[in-house]
Amino acid sequence: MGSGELSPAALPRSFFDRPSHEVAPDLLGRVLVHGPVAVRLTEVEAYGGPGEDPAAHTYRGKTPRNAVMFGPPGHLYVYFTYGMHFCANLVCLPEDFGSAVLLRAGEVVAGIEEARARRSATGNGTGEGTGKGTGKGTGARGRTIPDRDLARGPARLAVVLGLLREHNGLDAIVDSSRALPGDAPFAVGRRLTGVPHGAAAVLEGLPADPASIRSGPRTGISTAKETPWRFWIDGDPTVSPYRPHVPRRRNAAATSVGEAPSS
DNA sequence: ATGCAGATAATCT
DNA sequence: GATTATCTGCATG
Repeated sequence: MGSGELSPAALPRSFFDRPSHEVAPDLLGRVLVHGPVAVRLTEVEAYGGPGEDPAAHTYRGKTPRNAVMFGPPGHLYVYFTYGMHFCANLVCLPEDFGSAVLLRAGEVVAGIEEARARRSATGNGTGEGTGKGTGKGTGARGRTIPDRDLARGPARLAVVLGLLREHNGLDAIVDSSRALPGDAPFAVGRRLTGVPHGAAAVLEGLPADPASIRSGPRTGISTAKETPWRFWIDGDPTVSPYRPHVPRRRNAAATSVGEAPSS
């Protein structure tokens, strides 16, 4: 479709040295490259700093897990959650202020075969939910994953880009002029962009038309539900479906304090 | 199309 | 011990 050309220029660190809720909408349409796969961001969520955003991992201060968010801007904050998923963020504001933008969904614009292979593979990150009636773990799932679903959701996006625990803290700011001839170039749109092997970079891409940007409450959180810091490109098929947070009690009888049996 | 339940482990109380 | 910035398959309309 879009035969338009994606700009291969890398975004400077200063782009991220702003409040996350300002960076977030500007990130729509940009392209995150890591290895052979590139994703054009279509949905993101901003998370604020200590004391100001109850839904943020940094709300209660610095811990080993969220330490990267207190580092310099432009780095990846990758965390593990629900015992099986990784989610990726881009750190905002200067050192010592913990905030970031969660990358919720995007369109795979390069390395689609590798992306599909990663999503189809079992045994890593996102695979089979309930091992119930699913076929053997031989790898392929029954049906082919539609293109638009490859990176539709934060955990899926992380799988597609190959972002794991070891990439937490990886600098996503790359000096394009530094790319060496030996560094594998990536085809993004119709142009080539050099990103050193093993590095990640955020490219200019085609910034979303401001008129097409929508915003609303963030997904899957139990606090600060009103803060409209989820941003997406209206009408884009790769935007994930909104899912409100649902508290789950593992066992009604297990809690020490019994719930009132009212309806 | 929408909704529910289960999976699974790091992190924090 | 509870919660979690989620995803998937199966059930139902």
